[in-house]
Amino acid sequence: MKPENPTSRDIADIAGVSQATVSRALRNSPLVRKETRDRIHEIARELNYFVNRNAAGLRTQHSNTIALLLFDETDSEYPQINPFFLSMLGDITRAAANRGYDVLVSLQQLTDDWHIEYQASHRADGLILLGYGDYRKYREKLAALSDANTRFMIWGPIIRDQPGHSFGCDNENGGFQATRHLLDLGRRRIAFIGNVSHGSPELAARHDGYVRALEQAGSGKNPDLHVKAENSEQLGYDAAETLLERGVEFDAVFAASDLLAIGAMRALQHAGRRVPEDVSIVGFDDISLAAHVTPALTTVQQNSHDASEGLVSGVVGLIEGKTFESTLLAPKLVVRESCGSKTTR
Amino acid sequence: MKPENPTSRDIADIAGVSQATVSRALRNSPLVRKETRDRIHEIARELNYFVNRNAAGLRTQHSNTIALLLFDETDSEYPQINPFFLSMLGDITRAAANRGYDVLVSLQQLTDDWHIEYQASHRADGLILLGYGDYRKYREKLAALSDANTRFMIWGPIIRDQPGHSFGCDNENGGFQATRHLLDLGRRRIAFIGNVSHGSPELAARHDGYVRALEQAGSGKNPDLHVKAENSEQLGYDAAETLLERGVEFDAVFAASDLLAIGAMRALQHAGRRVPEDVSIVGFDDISLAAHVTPALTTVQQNSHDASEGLVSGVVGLIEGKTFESTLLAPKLVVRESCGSKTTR
DNA sequence: CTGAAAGCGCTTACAG
DNA sequence: CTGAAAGCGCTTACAG
Repeated sequence: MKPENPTSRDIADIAGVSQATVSRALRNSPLVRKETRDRIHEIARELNYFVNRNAAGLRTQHSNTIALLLFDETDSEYPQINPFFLSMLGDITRAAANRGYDVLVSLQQLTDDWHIEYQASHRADGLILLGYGDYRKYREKLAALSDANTRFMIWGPIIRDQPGHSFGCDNENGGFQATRHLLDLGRRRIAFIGNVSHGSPELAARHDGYVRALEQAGSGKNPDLHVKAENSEQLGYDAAETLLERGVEFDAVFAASDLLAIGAMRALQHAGRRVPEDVSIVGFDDISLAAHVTPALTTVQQNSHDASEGLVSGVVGLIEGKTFESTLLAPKLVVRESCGSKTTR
Repeated sequence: MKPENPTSRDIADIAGVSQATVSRALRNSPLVRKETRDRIHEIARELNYFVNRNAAGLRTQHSNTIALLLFDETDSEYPQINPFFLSMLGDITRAAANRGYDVLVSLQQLTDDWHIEYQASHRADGLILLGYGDYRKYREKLAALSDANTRFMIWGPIIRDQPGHSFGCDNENGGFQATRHLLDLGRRRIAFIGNVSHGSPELAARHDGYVRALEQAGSGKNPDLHVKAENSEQLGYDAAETLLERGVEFDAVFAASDLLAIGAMRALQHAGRRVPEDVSIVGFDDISLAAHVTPALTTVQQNSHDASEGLVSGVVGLIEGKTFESTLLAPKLVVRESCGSKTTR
């Protein structure tokens, strides 16, 4: 009686209509009489029938799926994914679900061949790229994606000549806000930890904001107060040690990411510097850890919900043939304890 | 010349063979002569051809995809996913990729209709359920999954009569190790924070281990030292306050999860109790936060890599028609600073 | 409003 | 080793 894996034909037989009518009814086509439609839905429910996505996808050439490519630079055997991206996963999945899309997750090594075949193989209608770093190294691969007519959104800064569409937050403004905050608290010798190479445009933009705030305050940038570092807690720790070893005076640190900031904070504390009394620290990202370190980290928040909405509506738009108009998300300074107040010292 | 969306027929035409031969060659069938195979692979690469997964899936009735259902009890608009599950996502994705499976992520509200249609719609060959809580409430839904012949693995304890297959860690042993550690440090009045209802069997098992360790040490459980709490940092905070309000003496806390432990630690610190000098604290899970709170939290680690391997090999086995023999993962005590040492006080 | 028919792009039993 | 053919389960233009 009840077929194990019912098809639309089974329903048609039971309902006494053609298979085509079943297909129309299940898609709520107004072409089908309401009573017929209702009866067919009823039977489908009883049989526990669900449209075979492979068949529908084959016919329509749509998978209603977005592939989320999470890039991961680490070489370790069991690498940790950047916590900010992980927190975006939930929001992206929800944003996609709201638009009728499933999310396929794929971890990619930057060095590997990317799975650009997600779209070519009709597993996904579009891609979202999270956490790919230095754009210069990957320009070619992005160009290949673009050439293959792949619909994709990159989470990151808008870069002239970069293939594809980017969506990101106003890093320059975030860097400005962070530095401005330190200046407002009376800090004058503000160190910067983070890379500013051409290939890390997000961090470079944060640095630009830092410089603008300094200049606005009438002081220029002091190169001795800049330590370069890739993004990890350990490297933040190392960077702060470098700073201490230089023997240069500083009363604040703006780290280009929370991981760097947290690492730097630990190094300073181990060296006997009090945070925030001796040194104020600001990070960037507002990862969940930020609120939990001691002292709680003041940082610049990128709203992962808005970011996810932007990325998903971006790809879905591209899939539907719309053009994407890039905008910048406004970052928000979250004041906690790591900077102290004017009267702290 | 180069077709936009090449099919196996395009390749066949170029290679001068039948479409069937192309299909065989691309699947590396030994039936095809090596030279023919190589030539076909070459042409496929040139055309940027990838097998249409919808077509292949329709034909073979396999999607080579696993759906990961992440349950989320919170009611808030933008709920945070349990960090332990988030950290498993990466491992699960890798484990699946190693076996040729993609991972489809779906967030589920426990109260909603679950997307049991993932398999019925041939979007996934099997499911992994993470973070579904009280099994009594969801027994019916699990039974429906089972009745629909869905292949699925639940991350959680093995429960008599529960439909489906479970894989989890030895929570009783973990609870024992945690309590034993506190006893070894000379703590005698050890509080327990967490639910022990029949519906939270994991936490109940941790509690069982706690009781066993106490009994082995010759003391029984003191009900005044038990505070019930669902799993969240705030509720851990509240639970510790409850404990303080009771005015009962205690020198240690075993919290059934890290979130509870971290919340409790904050409450105790705010109340002026020193951790670990006045009160030792152990948690459970080893979420990434645990190492970063002050003092760093001693906790029981569930190896997310092994957990993910077990879950993925479990579903893949079920998909391939194997039976699943459940085992328990051995938890591991990770000693940090929150318990102090024998000489701490 | 409904049905008969074509066809999406594969895989694989069958025949040679 | 290779090909011709069937068929997986849908969607949709066409005809009525």
